[in-house]
Amino acid sequence: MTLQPVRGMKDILPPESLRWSALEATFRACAAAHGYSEIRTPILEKTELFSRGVGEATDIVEKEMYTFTDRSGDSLTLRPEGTAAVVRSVLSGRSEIGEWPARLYYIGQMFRHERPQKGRLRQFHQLGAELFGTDAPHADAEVIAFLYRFLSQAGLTGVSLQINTLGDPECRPGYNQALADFLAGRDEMLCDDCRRRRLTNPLRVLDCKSEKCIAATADAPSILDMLCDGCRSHFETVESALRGLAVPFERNPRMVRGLDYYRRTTFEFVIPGMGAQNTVAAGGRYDGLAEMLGSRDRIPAIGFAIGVERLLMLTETDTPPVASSDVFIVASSAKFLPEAFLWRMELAEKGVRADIDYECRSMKSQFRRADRSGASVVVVFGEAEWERGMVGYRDMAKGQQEELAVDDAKRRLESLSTGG
RNA sequence: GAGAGUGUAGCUCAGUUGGCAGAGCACCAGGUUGUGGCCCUGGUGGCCGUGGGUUCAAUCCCCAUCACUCUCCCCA
Repeated sequence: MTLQPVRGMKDILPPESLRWSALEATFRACAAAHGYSEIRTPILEKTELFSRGVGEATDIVEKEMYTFTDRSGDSLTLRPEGTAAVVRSVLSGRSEIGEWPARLYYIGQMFRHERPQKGRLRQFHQLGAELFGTDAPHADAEVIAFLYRFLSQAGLTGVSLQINTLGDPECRPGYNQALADFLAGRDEMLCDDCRRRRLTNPLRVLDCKSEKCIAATADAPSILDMLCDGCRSHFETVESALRGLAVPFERNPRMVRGLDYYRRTTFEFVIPGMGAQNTVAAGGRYDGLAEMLGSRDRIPAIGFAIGVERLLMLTETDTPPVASSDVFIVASSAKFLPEAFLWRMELAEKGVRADIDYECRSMKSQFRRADRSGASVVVVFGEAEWERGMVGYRDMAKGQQEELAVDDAKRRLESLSTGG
């Protein structure tokens, strides 16, 4: 019985890992182009950061966190999301960050103890970005457009961008009450889950996928009709800025967030017909979070997170096999192994991938390996040639082989470097 | 937290109404005395997920357990 990885956690091996690093490189480039710098925060944080930041009553905090007591007796938690930690870091490293606004991005793994299924693991990865220090609606549009552009660059098609506003402390309570009152009159039309949600978190009922609930809430009051002036004009400006950038979107007044810290603008990129895990990226504004985490100043902010596993799942394509080497050095007998080894290592320094068979199998086998490795050239060390100071130099595509002096062969091989 | 399905070779999967464990691909070797792809021949490789039970006999039946996949819930 071999040791298995922990449930819900996956190894990422080549060639799959190549897709990961390519995606990350695209994200880094796109982030840099928009003026974002990388931030790396610890994977482990004090539990309190998440219970206060994410929300005591959320499912994440209530039942999904990897929490344990360390040897000093502190309660620590593997981060279940990125934003709270980035805010904490920005607050404690304020002097390093300089003037507002601050633009930061991160790449990393998150942990939630859920039942694993398609597009949902216990260790999963997010690409995220946060823009701190401005509550201007154009900041919202910037962040959304950045995300939209990145997803396009990543090759994602068929996504729909949905946006909504959740109001703020001035207008949300009134809406909450109005919705609760409305739902109280429809109780018997709701599914079992929503009867419970109606009391604990009425907004969630709007997000229910059950047909009953969708019908029951068809004429529910809309947050859009109850916004305060500040939130209304903010939302309208975000929309017009997005139109100006030609970012297609649709309003979804039923969209809700699972984390407590969101205010005003929220957005989500969803794939129609993807089942329950159809959100590939999501985000929103969280102007109150810094204060919830103990900041004396209000630090308005907006950000997003992308589910890497989901994004890679959606952009899956048949990847042609990639050549693992440029040259294969065939040694006709084991006595050439030291020399072949030297060549391999010298060529590596010059940026040429040269493979050899350390086991010195039969010529036939070595050529088979050369073929499979995708090498365009095979160099053959053979008894007869070597005595004349020559090696065989075979063009694998043409199937033609010539004899070259050792120095000439080396020169030819060095020119195979990807740079030249 | 609730439900369903699947665990047999490195991979994809057959199979036995309970009686020596199978194929294709992959791998190794040979056909070709020093040369790849195609073809042919042969070979290596399995505690039939794990533990218990029933039985003369269990990969197969029963129970438990673990893992994976999927759904609900929730979320990226």
